[in-house]
Amino acid sequence: MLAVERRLKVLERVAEDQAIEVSTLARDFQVSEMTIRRDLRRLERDGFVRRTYGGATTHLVRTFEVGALARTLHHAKEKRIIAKRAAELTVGVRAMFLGIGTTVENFARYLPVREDLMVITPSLAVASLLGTRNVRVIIAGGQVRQDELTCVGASAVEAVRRYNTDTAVIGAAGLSARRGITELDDRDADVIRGGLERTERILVIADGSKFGAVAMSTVIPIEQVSTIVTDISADAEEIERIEQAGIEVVIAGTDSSLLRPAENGRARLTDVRRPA
Amino acid sequence: MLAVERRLKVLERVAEDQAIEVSTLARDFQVSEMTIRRDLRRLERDGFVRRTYGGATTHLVRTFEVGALARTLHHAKEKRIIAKRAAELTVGVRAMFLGIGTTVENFARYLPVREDLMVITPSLAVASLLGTRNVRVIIAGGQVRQDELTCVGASAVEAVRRYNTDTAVIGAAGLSARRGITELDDRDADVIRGGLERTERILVIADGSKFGAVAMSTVIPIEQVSTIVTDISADAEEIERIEQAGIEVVIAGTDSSLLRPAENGRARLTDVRRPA
DNA sequence: ACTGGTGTTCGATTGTGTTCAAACTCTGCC
DNA sequence: GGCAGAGTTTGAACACAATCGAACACCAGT
Repeated sequence: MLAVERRLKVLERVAEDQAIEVSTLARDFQVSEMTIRRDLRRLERDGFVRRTYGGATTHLVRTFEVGALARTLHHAKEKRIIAKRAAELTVGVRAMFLGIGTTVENFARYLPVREDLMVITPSLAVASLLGTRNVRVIIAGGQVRQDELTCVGASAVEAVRRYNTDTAVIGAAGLSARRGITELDDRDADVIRGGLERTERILVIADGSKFGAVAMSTVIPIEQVSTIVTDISADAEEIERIEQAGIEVVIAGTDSSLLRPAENGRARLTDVRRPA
Repeated sequence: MLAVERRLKVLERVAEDQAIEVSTLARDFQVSEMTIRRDLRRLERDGFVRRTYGGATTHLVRTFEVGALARTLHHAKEKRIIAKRAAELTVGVRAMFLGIGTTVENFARYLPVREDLMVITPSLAVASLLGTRNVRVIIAGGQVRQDELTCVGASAVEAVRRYNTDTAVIGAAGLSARRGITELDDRDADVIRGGLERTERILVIADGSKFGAVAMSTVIPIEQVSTIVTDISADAEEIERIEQAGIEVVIAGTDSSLLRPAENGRARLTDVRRPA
């Protein structure tokens, strides 16, 4: 069995049983306990399970199909690098608007939890991820778009426009100097645009493949963007053009000296935290 | 059993019995009394229980939700039966309000998908479940409550009150003839009450353990309920009292034709004791 | 040669059971 | 009421067991 495959099945087991022992998993999968520990460590790092002494538990998978998670694990490394770099750029931010898409979901996953942080988002996935942690989350509300599970429609736009935020962190289907930030669905674009209305700083996170791409619905022109975080694979010429427009472009993973070692807030055995 | 798991179950026991002895717990969990003491000490430190000489007490009112761990798996079968039976009672409904909790989530899971169905809910889990299928979902919006991932607060209440629905399907932490439908969190109760404001029919789904239980926040008095769907384990006397208030009680898993016409059909049910 | 995954060893950490003196509750007695 | 004594419960201390993580060695595929 492939390692990736096993990890997914381990996650399935944890989700199924809610709580499971390392020893049981090791026996069932015919591998050493050390391997299971390593699997669980990864799954915890990616926010899927919570490790405990002797095993692991989970809480969030109830809302998500495990199949959908497989998608997130793909290219996890690159996504994590971008997410962590972006997280560094948002230290101290008190109120944040978070957009939609897997890139933003990853950002949410690696966002260091702070009690004084408030997040407004139209994404059910982002809300679920942060809601289970210690972050104050506000979800837009309104119609739920089928495939992406995002809030759209007039009431969603109204909702996100009500809040003043320090920073907005959004993804993008397309990102070009000429066409700006673009999305695939115009209803999503409307909501995101609404969320950007009352923010001080717009941070775009996107892997290199999005550079130069143009999707149908324009969210904002490139000039309104404050900073873009991407990876090394981004097209250099497009970066050049964007930087000439006065936008800061950060390539994650290049300046590793700035990357702080992950503060592994291992779940305390206290297990149950009282709702704040 | 995981240490974490045991601690949660200990808490469950304390909450259930209101007061319990260390010796009893030690016997039931097959560990030494010292271990139980250590567990209780932690739970006390986190504010869940209060230790007494020889045992522990709690002020929490029958918190079924404290240890959702093993329970979800344990009652999975009953919940599915209830969910399916309730789904039968909602054929043809066009607009539906769905409440919160694992029971309602199960209902959503087994709800036959119809294109002409529209659902409004404050639960992120329910919205996620139905949103990925072919149902038109509207989510309430507003603050996201941490542990249960439900929308609460003024804007959530406002949102759910805007919609007119044919049927509302809700769960309950407690369900009694005297105290009506009760929930553990008053903010949840507010939102659910709002969702029931403009509905034609209120359908309550709850497994037998909820009968006779009273949680802190009242959602609605029992008289406003149209129909209750439960399973065979529900306390017969409580069912009797509820039916006398004119509420229809449907026992899922039994042939309903046996129950309706004759009194003796229910008389037989009286013999069924609720599991300790 | 390099990367990523795996198993093993071993010291460190965490959880558990036992012992025993101190603290506590209860009861009978004044 | 107050008090002594029996019986119970408690917590600290220790010993032991289980689990963990770091480090190293090995292997397979590139």
